[in-house]
Amino acid sequence: MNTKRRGRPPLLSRESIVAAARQIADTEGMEALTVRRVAQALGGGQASLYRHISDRGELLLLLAQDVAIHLPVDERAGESRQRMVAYWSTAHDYLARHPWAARIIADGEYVLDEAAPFAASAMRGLEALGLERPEGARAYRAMWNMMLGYLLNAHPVGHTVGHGHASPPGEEELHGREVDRGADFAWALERLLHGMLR
Amino acid sequence: MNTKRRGRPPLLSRESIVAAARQIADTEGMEALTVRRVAQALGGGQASLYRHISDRGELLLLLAQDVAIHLPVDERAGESRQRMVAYWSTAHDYLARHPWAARIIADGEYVLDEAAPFAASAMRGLEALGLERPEGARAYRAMWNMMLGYLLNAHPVGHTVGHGHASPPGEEELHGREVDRGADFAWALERLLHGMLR
DNA sequence: ACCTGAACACCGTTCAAGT
DNA sequence: ACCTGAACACCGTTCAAGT
Repeated sequence: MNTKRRGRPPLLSRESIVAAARQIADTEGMEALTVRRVAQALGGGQASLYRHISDRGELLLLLAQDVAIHLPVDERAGESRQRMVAYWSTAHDYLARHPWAARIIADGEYVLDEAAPFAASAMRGLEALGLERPEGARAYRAMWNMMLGYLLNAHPVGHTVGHGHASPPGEEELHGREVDRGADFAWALERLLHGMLR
Repeated sequence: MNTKRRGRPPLLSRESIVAAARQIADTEGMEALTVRRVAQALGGGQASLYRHISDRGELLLLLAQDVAIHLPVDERAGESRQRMVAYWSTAHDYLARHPWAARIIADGEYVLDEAAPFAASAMRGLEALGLERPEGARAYRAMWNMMLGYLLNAHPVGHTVGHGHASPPGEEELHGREVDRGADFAWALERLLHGMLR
């Protein structure tokens, strides 16, 4: 029933749309990700997209799902704290390579079932590391939110401390322009994990 | 030289624009925060705003600065870990009351000098708690990013664990729809702080 | 000198008309 | 039956014309 006879594959499909959108977001940035731009990339009319998606919001959801599916899975993340940190670092680095992903996830109101394998691995790992039952989900959320924060602050965010104060204490750069984001995240995550497992 | 004689105060000013924008964002949400809407709220023409701000981006920056200025300051945040957690919780709760704030901060590429007093207090507190020199900024960043993550996940984000797996381990809700966000953040922050001070 | 209506170049989305 | 050009209702921004 899925096979329409004689139907040449249509120019547009959900898959081709997502692929094109992903490509545009990666190379031209999220602000270039317009319905018209996607249609143009596929050689179709701007109105044609609406045969396959209901609106732009759904396009963003599909993109988020596509990213979530590709999150890593490590069944042995619970073997050591170090391995748990590495697990999340992999996820962080993957998402950092697609800066639009965290933005969509944070802005959207999605429940990403596609991230379930990643989450399940993390949860089982945390359990193996000694995080008993009810705390597990809380710990997972803490790690997830912290990762999200680091990803969204990939913009230079942060603030510099003013130098108008008595002691010259806050002269350091509080924003992470120069530091290696990934290492910074791993450092913080290791501390968080340690604090949760105490 | 600042006083133009006979100049009745102009209808629009940077202050009135920011105030109106803040009001709109709070009551109608960020998507309603258009240049036209702000002008309308102030009873001016849509083009008139551009006499006071250079573009919409600057309006968002002014909004972010306005929020940053109102971040709490507690010179005694370093008296105890508990007080440090309370300090950040206050900041979190304040920002949570203006959901657009975290969004602007995350999206923008600002360096918010207005947050310097907040940051300086936190840094001095961390130092008092025993976080020696170079680690301080890193720790501050970790806390800030974690806070940002929790704020941006105020949307129902998160993901539910699928129930298709062997043991029924991940049945908990991994998204924080029901839980008290503030308490959740405080819990995580306390762990993070503990891990950093070990 | 200051303000702003109208216009411009974009959006997302719809729908009637094309094939 | 499927596709889509043209139109519609919005944006942010500019600029010439108004006072």
